[in-house]
Amino acid sequence: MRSDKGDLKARARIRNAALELFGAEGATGVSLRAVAARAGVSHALVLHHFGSKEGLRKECDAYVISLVRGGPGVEALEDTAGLAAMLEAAGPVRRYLGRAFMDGTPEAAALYDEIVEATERWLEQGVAEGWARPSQDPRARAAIYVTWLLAPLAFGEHLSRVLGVPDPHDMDATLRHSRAGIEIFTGGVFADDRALTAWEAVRKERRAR
Amino acid sequence: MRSDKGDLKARARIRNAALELFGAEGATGVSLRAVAARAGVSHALVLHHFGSKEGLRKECDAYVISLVRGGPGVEALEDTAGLAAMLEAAGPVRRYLGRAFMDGTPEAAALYDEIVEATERWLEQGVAEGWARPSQDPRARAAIYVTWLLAPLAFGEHLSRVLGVPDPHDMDATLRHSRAGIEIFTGGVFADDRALTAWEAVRKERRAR
DNA sequence: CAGTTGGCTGACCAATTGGTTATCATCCTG
DNA sequence: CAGGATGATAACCAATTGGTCAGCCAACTG
Repeated sequence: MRSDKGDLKARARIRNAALELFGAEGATGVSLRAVAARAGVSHALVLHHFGSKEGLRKECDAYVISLVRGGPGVEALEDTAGLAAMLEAAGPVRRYLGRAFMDGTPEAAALYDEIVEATERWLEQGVAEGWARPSQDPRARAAIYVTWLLAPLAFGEHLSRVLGVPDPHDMDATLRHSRAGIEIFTGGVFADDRALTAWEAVRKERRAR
Repeated sequence: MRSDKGDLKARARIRNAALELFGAEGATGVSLRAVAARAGVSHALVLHHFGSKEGLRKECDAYVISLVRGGPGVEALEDTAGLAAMLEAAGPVRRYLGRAFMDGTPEAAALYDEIVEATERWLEQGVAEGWARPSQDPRARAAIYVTWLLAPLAFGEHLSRVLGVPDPHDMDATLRHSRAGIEIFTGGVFADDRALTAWEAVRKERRAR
């Protein structure tokens, strides 16, 4: 019933409009009428196609997630290639993905878990092969690693402003803060163990209670 | 007797309720009536005190920011509960702060800039004193550092879920991922320069175009 | 050609929203 | 006790929201 190209056009237009608006303002802050207006259709048509606002949101989720998961002929997430591709993908999609993670939809949560899982295996392999350092808590490290890669999605606006780049999703800004991130991932920030020992002290004091 | 917060002035009760709800769902997704209900007052009183929803939001911003800046908050002194109230408020305040950064209010932006600025100077000093590694792009590094520290505010829900801790703002979860973060900040993740050289390759290829 | 189907719409609906106003209940203070 | 301030509310309002419905219209299909 929906394999026709004729209806896919309208559906796609609405979905793209929703993607942009939801990503920019958050789903709760955008009315169906706003989406419809941007897609150049009546708001009733949005309901006609997606049943409800929630239905539209889910379809956006599914679409974006499929983009992240499925590159051209790529199998499931074996490494962070999908994520890396995602970070280079189009602005609206990125923005939407960031929102989805922040708003904590079940689908986004599942994707997050998947990415962390893959990253943990990837880093484990790296440790075995010698190009990654061992960790005292590999799972937590993988989780933090992923979270940090995602961070610019949430705070990209501030990041670009601080770096003096007008567009939060400008490629040059992305490249620049990527470099800084990789620098930290490669050599760290601190030259000694003072932060680590400070953490130990906090934990010890907390345990004492 | 009415409730545990019965002693607090209505104004503070409303502000605290708004803090919790706005932080949890985002300001646009929470109605004034919901705030009023949580504070145990009529929704008209919210308007009476704060003029408008935007006024309430700004007051929340100002309050949270004053807490972050560490200065003696005006209302903080009125809350006789002292430290206990402070710790209890810590969770909601953190959540709210994360939302404020994500939603990009002007006040939050200014605070962000301030923090990055201070961090950059701090790291610069660290480099001079030898406990921080030099960076090729100190400003970008400071921005990324701050952004990464803030990341758990945005993705704390996923982080705690992946670590198997029920409450996203549980102290133990915070402690655990903090440790992983400090580990990275201290020693990095990668044992060689392959990520760095890969980045260089990407930049070069991009420049060629 | 008649008829069915499905994309598409305007008009409508009940519920909810942020905001206003008139009013009431205190509580000081003169 | 009079009489403002101040705190708080119920009733109301216009606008907007997500969702429904009957029906238009173009394209297939018999």
